[in-house]
Amino acid sequence: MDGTAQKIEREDAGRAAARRRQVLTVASELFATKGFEATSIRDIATAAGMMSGSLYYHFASKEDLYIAVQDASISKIFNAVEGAIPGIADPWERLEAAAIAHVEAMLDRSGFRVLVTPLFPPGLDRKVRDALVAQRDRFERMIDTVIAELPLPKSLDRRIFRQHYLGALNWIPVWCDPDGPVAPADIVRQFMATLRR
Amino acid sequence: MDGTAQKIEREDAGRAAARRRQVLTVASELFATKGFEATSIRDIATAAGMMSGSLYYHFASKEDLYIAVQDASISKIFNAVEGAIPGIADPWERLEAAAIAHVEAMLDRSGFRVLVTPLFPPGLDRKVRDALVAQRDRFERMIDTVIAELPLPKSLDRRIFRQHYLGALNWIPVWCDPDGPVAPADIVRQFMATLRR
DNA sequence: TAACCTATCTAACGAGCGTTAGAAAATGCA
DNA sequence: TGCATTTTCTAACGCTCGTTAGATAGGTTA
Repeated sequence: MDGTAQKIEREDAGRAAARRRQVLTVASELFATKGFEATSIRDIATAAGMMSGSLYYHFASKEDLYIAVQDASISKIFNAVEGAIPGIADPWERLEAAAIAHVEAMLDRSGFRVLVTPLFPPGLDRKVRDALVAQRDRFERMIDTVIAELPLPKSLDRRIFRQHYLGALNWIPVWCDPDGPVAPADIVRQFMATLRR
Repeated sequence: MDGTAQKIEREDAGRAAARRRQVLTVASELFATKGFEATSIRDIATAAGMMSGSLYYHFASKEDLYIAVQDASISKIFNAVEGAIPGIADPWERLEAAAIAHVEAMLDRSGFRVLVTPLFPPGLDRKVRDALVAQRDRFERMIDTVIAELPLPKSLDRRIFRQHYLGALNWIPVWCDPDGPVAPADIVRQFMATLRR
């Protein structure tokens, strides 16, 4: 039994792992559009083509599933941004590349959908909540290393600048139709032009 | 009966009206911290010091109550901003005054608490949803009149600039502790300094 | 084929939800 | 005081929720 379990975990390509990813994906879509509480286990199971009881073979609880989605969301953005900045020398262009990757990851509707929800469900286990916060902090620290290189006025608080930057970006999914006339990347470029001068 | 009803409606100071405002206030607090679905009618009633059934004397349904809170939220911000800009000539200073009023209204925790939630519950009645959207549009049009006066580069799309501005502001309640060391007004002033040059 | 693990389904549980009808209490007016 | 109106409470309704135990089908290995 050990051999099989380890094999599946290592390759992450077993039937169970694929099903788990599928559930994660449809759950991300539902959580993103309807919110955590308004999405029922039965909703998710139906969208995944199974009965609600079967979900519990893959996830221990609804909260467990939500945490996995939240975790994957931050990871998706983190990886997109991390992959976008190497090889770029100019600090402002580094930040612009990071911002475009960030926004495109948020608006990407093929496959797993990122949860932007800033409000964690208010009954989350302390330890789990701390883990999510730590993951988000890790992302913000990466952004900070990019912002640190920017030639900004001394009087400007870079923590506030980071929140300004993140606020403008994270608000985009609220108003921007990813299939609309203006490409998300162009929106980001105007943001950067405004922040830059 | 007509006389009494009209009187109450006109003065808006009857016992019923006061109770209605009280329910609205505690509901705004709960909706803001826990979200719509996670807040039960019994939660709200308990916080208002009554039984859950009594709530239905003042509001026809939970959705009805939510709409009233959402409506009052936009009104509170609208009135705060509307009251902050007259008498200021310089366009940038007008926008800064609007932004400070906007943020202070969002962070104000005495009495009614503003709902910033961008996501309307996804089963809202069409007509009601349209009414809320229209009210929000009215606010955005007011902001647009201020933004229109700004001496911005021709290449800059003012609709995108408005969303940049609103995104940065609306994100503040996510990360800013209103009782923290940095005054919200100072945060806004740095935002404006960044947007300005 | 037989035994075993994997994955899913069935069917129900207790709890909490929004909501309601009608009784009861508080209030204002004659 | 007595009456009518306004406001609140009581007690339940039907429904959906997250979750679980046990039966069942499919796949793999011996």
